Amino acid sequence: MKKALIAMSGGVDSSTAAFLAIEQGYSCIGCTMKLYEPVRADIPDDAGCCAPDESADARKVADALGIPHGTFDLSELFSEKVIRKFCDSYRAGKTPNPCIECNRCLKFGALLDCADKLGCEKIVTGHYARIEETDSGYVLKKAADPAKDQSYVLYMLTQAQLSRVLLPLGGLSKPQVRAVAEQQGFVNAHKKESQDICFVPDGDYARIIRQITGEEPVPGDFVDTEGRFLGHHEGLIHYTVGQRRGLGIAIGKPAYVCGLDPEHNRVIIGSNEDLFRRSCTVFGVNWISGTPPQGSLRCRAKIRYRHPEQPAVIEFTDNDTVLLTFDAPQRAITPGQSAVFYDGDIVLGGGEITRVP
RNA sequence: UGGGGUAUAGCCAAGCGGUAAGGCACCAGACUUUGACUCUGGCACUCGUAGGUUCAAAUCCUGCUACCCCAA
Repeated sequence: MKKALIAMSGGVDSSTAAFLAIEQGYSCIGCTMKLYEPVRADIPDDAGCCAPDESADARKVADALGIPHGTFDLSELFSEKVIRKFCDSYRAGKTPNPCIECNRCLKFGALLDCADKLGCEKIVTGHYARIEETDSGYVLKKAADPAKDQSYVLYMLTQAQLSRVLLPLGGLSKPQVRAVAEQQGFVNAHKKESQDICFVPDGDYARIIRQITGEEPVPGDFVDTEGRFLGHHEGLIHYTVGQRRGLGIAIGKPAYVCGLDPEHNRVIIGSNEDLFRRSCTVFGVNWISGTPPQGSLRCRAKIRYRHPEQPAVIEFTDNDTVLLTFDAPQRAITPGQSAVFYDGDIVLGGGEITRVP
């Protein structure tokens, strides 16, 4: 019997994925990754992709399913690959998406090594996306339920990884998943969705950066698009492109962060209209197929997790750098975030936005 | 110590005798495997201050205070 290692966060999705993997005939082992030390033990409840105190729920579900469950302490790797990068990115005036690095290095990196050690051919996660095997290799596709599609956060997967990943939820909707969980009597069947960044339980990511780096953010100036002084900011790490709340400046109309200028430690403020750009460069591009397409390429692209994909053109400037140009200007294209390219339901690939001209 | 003007929430600002619009900011929820955006809700028992007129004043009158402008 084929063996599968199931990444169980303690949430309803991965629990249901475990059940479905068993149904598919896999001999399953449940595991929960320990990724970081909880900041406080009493931080509430809600489900997440990887909160440490969730492992109790994961174990309960594993028990209910009659499969073994263990914990892997990957906190050192997580600290190095995810948290550290997260801090560095913010300090460079960018806005990172830590979930991407976590998927790259932990869930579909270190966890695969764990699977090897346990003799597991596959790993199973609760992501909403589909992987299909074709003559020309593995294809990553959107989930059947467009409302829950998480293919965006999987764009970095390689053929080697795809060949070993099982995503049992790809064809289901969230209500269907909850229904299964309820049928199975899982303790987490009605758990609340989601959370903030997993290692920032209270939402104050700037505090975490201060703690980890031991550096205090350096205050600087808010300026308008003409360079005129508008006020004082509390340090670049507190701001991101497109941000409105928390600026504390009143200019008679809504004020948005239009850009960060690390060189002068300035935050540029403008109106909503000032946020629209048509193109950006995307670095470190991964092509799901394993081979970069030739010439320029028409596709649809997303510039953040929750961005409705938009028609665009990709032009190659380098091996792993492309210029992405949208047909219509997009709001708040943000360095540090990931751009992901689609052809219909198929994920072509993606990379990190590095520059917005 | 000549004259004129303005004083309404953190900022801007409506109101011009009938019992405090709106915008920005801020706060709380919702949404969400990232940061954001967005949406919904909240936000001056009080109008620089002290008196007066009136059934009733932020709105009229008087004193005071602060700031601004012009002229010396």
